Amino acid sequence: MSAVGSSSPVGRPRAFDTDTALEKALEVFWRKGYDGTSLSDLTDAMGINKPSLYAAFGNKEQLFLKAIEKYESRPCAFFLPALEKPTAYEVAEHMLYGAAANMANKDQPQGCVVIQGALSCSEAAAAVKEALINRRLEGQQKLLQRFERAKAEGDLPASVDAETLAQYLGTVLQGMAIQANNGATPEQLQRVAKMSLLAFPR
Amino acid sequence: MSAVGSSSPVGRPRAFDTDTALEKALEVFWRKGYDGTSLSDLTDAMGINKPSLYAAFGNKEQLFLKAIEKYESRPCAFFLPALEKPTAYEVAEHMLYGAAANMANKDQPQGCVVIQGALSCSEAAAAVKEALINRRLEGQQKLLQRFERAKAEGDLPASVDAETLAQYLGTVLQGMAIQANNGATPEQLQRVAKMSLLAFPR
DNA sequence: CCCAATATGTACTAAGCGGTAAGTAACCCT
DNA sequence: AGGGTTACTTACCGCTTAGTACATATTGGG
Repeated sequence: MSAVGSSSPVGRPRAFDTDTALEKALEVFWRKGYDGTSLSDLTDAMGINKPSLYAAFGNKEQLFLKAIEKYESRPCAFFLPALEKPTAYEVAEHMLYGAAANMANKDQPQGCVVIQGALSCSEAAAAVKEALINRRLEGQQKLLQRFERAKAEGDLPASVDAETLAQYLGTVLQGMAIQANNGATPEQLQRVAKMSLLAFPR
Repeated sequence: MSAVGSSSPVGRPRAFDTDTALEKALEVFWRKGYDGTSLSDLTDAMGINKPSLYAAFGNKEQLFLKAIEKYESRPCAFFLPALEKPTAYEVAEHMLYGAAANMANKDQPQGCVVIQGALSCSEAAAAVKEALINRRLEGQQKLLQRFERAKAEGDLPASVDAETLAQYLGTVLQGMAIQANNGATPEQLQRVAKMSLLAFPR
């Protein structure tokens, strides 16, 4: 039986940190999209050669999918905590203001890689596009479940259409990603967030 | 002096109609984005050879820009008429319902080519991306001017922040394009449209 | 009926694409 | 110190990319 865990790796040790390399890859995919990113773009940014990339991450597509996971655990980390707020209104509030701060954050590419990574793309990227659509639908599904819970708890009136509520919120959040791409500032997006909350039942 | 107009063209006549070829090109760019579309994709769809494409449209980038103009004059033609509605609320209403019907129309690619044509892209597409951002900002600028006019006419209260109003509406419209890409139906988008109007001052 | 002008089809270019084979370097264990 | 294992470097693969040279075909006008 071989030992589990990361202790005592046999063979020549890797000369780069896979995690920081993945972050570099994420940033490139985020800025250029899947089709717009070449392997040279990636290896340049990651500071490694192609065989190292393939050995560590599989291929371009798998690298992209791993980069997306990293994105959701780090730069887009406002989403899941917002779901835990006590009321549906506060959930929406934190989601919208979190997105406003995050998507227009000048320290990283503007917008959201889950939206702009492969919105329209070549046939070679079809699987990636599919994966991103699923991520977006899952996010909206989580909103829907949260709002249905709010109805069950009496936090939202029973007359509320939770599905439309979740879809409206998803629409505004996704629209904010485009706005960030257009060059909108965090302050502008905050005002949009505030205004979109006016449509929200309380 | 040479005669102007399209009469009496000297030389071999063009064997294809540039307008319908442009529509075919638009559809490909719309579905695949600028980076994701190859010249072979274009010539296949347009039914012409590469030299004909270059002779008639310049190059890939100029072809894209011409396709965008066609898009704005035809598939996205709900925008300008909506601006002419008598009240700010009706402007927003027609804009939102027009977008709902248009972006999820099953007879054409889902979404909006001005948004998804080059959201994230390679350096080769930087000029195209810039052009699309400008189109989006121009659209929002038109909304802003319309809402400022509404304030001047007393249709909207003077306390209203027209800029945020225009940006909110732009955000929802752009978000609806992503929703359409996610597979949302026209009916779903209509419900989102209705809900987003709740935030609108009347 | 030939000429000027334009369009077309074929065949081509140089460069870049995603991905890999093969040899060498660096590590752990015995 | 040697063997097993893994990573790194260099050089390459076949293919596609955007764009073009050139010869041929088709028109109107003199």
